[in-house]
Amino acid sequence: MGRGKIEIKRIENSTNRQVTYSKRRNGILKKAKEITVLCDAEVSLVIFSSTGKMSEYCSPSTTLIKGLDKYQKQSGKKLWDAKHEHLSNEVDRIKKENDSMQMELKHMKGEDITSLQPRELIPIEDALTNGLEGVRSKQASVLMEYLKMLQKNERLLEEENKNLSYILNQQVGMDETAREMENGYHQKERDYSSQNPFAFSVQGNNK
Amino acid sequence: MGRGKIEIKRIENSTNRQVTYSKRRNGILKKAKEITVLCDAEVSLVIFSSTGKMSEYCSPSTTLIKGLDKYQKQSGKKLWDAKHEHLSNEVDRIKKENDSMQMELKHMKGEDITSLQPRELIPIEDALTNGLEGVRSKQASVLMEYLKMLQKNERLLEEENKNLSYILNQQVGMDETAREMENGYHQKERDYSSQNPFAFSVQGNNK
DNA sequence: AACTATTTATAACA
DNA sequence: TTGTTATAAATAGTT
Repeated sequence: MGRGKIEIKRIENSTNRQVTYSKRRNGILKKAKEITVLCDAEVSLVIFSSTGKMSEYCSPSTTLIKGLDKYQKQSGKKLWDAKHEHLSNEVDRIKKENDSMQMELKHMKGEDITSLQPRELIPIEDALTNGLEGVRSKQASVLMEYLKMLQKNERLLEEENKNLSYILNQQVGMDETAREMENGYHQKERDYSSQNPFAFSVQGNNK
Repeated sequence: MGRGKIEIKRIENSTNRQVTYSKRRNGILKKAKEITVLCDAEVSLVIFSSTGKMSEYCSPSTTLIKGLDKYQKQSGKKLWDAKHEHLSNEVDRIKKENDSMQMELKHMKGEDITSLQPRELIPIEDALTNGLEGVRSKQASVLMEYLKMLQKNERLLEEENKNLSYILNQQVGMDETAREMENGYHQKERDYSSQNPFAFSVQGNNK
């Protein structure tokens, strides 16, 4: 394509070769970009001129690294050394672990169980029963603590009440006593609701 | 270059895109080979189609590895290190995901819940209840199927029984009949236990 | 997979 | 280099 047809063989004239290189390199880079956009392709391209100058192109959707990684997997050729292979294996291993845990979680939540055999349901049911028992016993113990706190609070209140009564008895008229009741006592009133560990239940169980 | 000019943007028609990809890929590969020969250049090229099919070209004087090594030196971008870092990050990311799932699983199994706040127990309890319900409804449906099978089996047995009785009645003596009962009938006996989907329960629930 | 009418790329030239 | 132009190549739409 040009003023004349050329044979595809090394251009001996150095200047000419350099010019042709420059033009054709631009052409290839342009084509690479075009196929990327037109056809949704991924391209990783590195070109070196005979003088050692480098040009590169990599489709925006990916990186040279990802592209080469993919290349590696498909071609089976190893681009990276043992160290990377180790890491790569690690990633694969953990990913598998991840998948199986995800599956287990799904099963625990009752998802994807249609494909399971009856015998596979038993351990899941056991685990769920155990889990539920654990959670409920924890909730029970929280409840117990709350009850103890209430009882303790009650004892403290009774004692304070007694003290107050004693003080009041040492005061003079009944008018004074009444006023004291309306002010001082209320200041020391305990706020049960702020310490109630089951406050959430109002909003938590409404499904 | 064709019957009509096209805009450089994604070709929406899938067939068309595939055809264009194929043509242009060949074009680029050809150009890559040409610049290699004409200009003494080195080219490393990897292309992936949108369907994931890979094509590659690498100038004969070198290998992809050597080319990339050279690229690494010239660009200053560290491919190996970058790759290493990339993988390392991947490992970290997945490990985190793993840990959180592990924790969720533990909580579902009633482990490590002492540190949880009461309000955090609620969604876990809900999930467990849901899961249990799902598993048990699945088990119930398996049971129903088993019952149906038993009933069907029963009907078949009754029918066969009837047929056998009929045949026996056409035979001569009672001695013959008795012998027939001992042999022929037993051969056709159904094996319930082998089809029992709850056979596992003998070993499954023994904790 | 072929076939062309066109568009593109580019070899030679300036 | 960069630009121009005549021509070779590539390829979009079609069969």
